[in-house]
Amino acid sequence: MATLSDVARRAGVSPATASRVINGSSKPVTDELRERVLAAVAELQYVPNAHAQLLARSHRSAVGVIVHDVSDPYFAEITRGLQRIATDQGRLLMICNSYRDPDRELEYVELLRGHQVAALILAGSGYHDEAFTRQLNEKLAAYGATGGRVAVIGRHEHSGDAVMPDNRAGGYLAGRELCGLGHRAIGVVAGPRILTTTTDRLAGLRQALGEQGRELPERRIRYAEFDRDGGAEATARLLDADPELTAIVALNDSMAIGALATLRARSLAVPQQISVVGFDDMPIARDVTPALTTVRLPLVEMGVRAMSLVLGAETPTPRVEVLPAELVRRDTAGPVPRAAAGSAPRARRGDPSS
Amino acid sequence: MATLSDVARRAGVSPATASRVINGSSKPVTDELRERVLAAVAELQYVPNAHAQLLARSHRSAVGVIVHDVSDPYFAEITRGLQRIATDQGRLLMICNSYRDPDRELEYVELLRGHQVAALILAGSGYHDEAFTRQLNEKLAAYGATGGRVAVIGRHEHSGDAVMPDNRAGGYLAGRELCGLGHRAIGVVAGPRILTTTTDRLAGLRQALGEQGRELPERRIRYAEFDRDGGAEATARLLDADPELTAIVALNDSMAIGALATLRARSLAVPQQISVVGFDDMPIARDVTPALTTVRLPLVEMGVRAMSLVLGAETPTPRVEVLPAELVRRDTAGPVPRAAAGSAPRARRGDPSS
DNA sequence: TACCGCAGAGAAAGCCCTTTCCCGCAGGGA
DNA sequence: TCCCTGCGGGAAAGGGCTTTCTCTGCGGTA
Repeated sequence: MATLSDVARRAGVSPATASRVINGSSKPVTDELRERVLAAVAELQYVPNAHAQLLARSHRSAVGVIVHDVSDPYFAEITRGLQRIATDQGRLLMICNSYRDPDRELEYVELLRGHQVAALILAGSGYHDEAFTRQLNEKLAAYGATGGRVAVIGRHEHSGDAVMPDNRAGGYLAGRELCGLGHRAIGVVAGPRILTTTTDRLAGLRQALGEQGRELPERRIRYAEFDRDGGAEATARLLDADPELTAIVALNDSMAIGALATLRARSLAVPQQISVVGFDDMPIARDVTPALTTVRLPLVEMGVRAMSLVLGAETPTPRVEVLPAELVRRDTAGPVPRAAAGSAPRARRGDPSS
Repeated sequence: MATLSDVARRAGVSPATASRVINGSSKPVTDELRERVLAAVAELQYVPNAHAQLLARSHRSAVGVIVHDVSDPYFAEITRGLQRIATDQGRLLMICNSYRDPDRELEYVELLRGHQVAALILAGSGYHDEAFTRQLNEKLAAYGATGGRVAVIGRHEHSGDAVMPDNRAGGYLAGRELCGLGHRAIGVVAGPRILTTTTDRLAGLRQALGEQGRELPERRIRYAEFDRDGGAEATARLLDADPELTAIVALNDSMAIGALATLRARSLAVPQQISVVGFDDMPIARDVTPALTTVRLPLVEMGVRAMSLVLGAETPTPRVEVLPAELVRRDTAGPVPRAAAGSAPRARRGDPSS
């Protein structure tokens, strides 16, 4: 690889001058030398060593981002928002997938710190895990102490700036909608119980049912992976245990799509026989059939806010921005079926007694 | 930020010793000093400066990847394959989204070169653009000349190692299937015509029709963005111009989903009134309703192969691995409707003459 | 006893840039 | 004529780390 001094030598100038030309320094350089340097750069196909540059320059410009998985639509949307602001400000993003592995999350914080990022953004649910949370906060604090900025998206256990989707209100919205449609036997297809996102959404749901004087018993909840297959599997388990269910709330849209797949496999008509409500409103939600009724979260906006927070002026006290959830009515949630409303259990498929 | 010499000073050893302890060098260090260094690292929350390390070490280990957009399922799958091998070999991936902007692609090659990546992988369609292709090849050649390894996925204009999905065969498969089902009026919802992927798939389709003594006239092709909205829009245009169409081939699954949306909006039953075939078999294909009949590409495998190529031994002549396409029959392609088979045009919706 | 070899530690030379500091020179004012 | 100023350029000092080379002191051999 050609180096700066190769270029300088070839152009017959000092490395200092070469550097100034290449970086468009404010220091003036005569046109003749400039030409010579540029020619040498082209001839040698010179590209500056980014590590050397980063080392030599003092100011850090890249921003580190830790998400569960960029290719998961939830995070893809958030990332889009992050990118928008970062690009506007000419900043590079280093994106890391933790795949919801706490250890990997911790490692990535170190990695990014080592890469001298100017700021760190963690997106995705927190964990009900004291030890981990403490460790993470220590690392973040250490990073903050050396001038790094930190923001989290959707995890409240951290002490710095935060952007919070209102998961609880979203759960409430889903619950109220279903209650309003007359459903009483509501099952929940939930993500891992260790995630705060799961418990927050569940809490909102509970509150909505509570206002109707009802409960959400544990037997009507199934915890599984927060993805399509998890949703499919949890739905199957739920249905096996509780065939008279008239509605299912999936705690994210991927799970809802899995739920829909299971219902289709069992020939249960949505929403005529059973209603489904998702969560997040990822883009695909409108394209499944029937189109998914879901709780929308302003994902892109969340990314935008978080990046703005972290690149903006530092405030003495951490800021927490709560972004509202919103119900999007589409075609998977309908009124409770007659039979069920009269509280006669629906015939169980394959049940010999029916 | 604490530096290595801070650690060394605190531990009362030389930076050399500290470095050896921290990196687990083969050079032996007494347990006592080792302990002291480790303690200092913990107390100072020391994290090595990655740029300084990269600069000081000679061997390059990261691999650069340029894709259209990681959150696009097509590339997400490929990336999964890339990651798998890279992780196995303890290599970091630097992933860049070009958003199919040739200039950005060129920039990223430089950027990654500047970051001293050991290898470069470009995934995604090539362009019918001589000037750009030449420029790109020059840059890649320059990189290769300095010891960098290069592989491309799905673009044949490059001279190095390549992994090629058999787009043409895939197009052929789609065409043959539809012909076999009796369709004669087949429309195509295509990606941008500047992409070689588009033309390759189209060529296969043409070949299949050609074998039946038929043609694929330009008026039955609509070019649009390679995404959901592009597919929806192109389908609308196609239908407006040619209401007697009995089948639509979408040149990727995202477009197919858009096509399905448009057909639903126009109350055209799939596959009873009109058939749809997609391309790629992205995960969501099986979850739309009706489930999408499509051409499967071994996306993850493509990533695996490309990364293996680039990390494996160098061969004197570039290798090209062609991976086969495969038809996945699901529910969107059915036999041509009776009326159309008898070549009586289907009533045009809203057509006053019908 | 003299010497060799080796283990373990440190000194110092890079790695490739950026940027400050300094120098020489030409032009303008006193 | 002399001095000052300002401009264009180079020398050199980092930036933080790795790694080679060098040095010291010890145990073992001749």
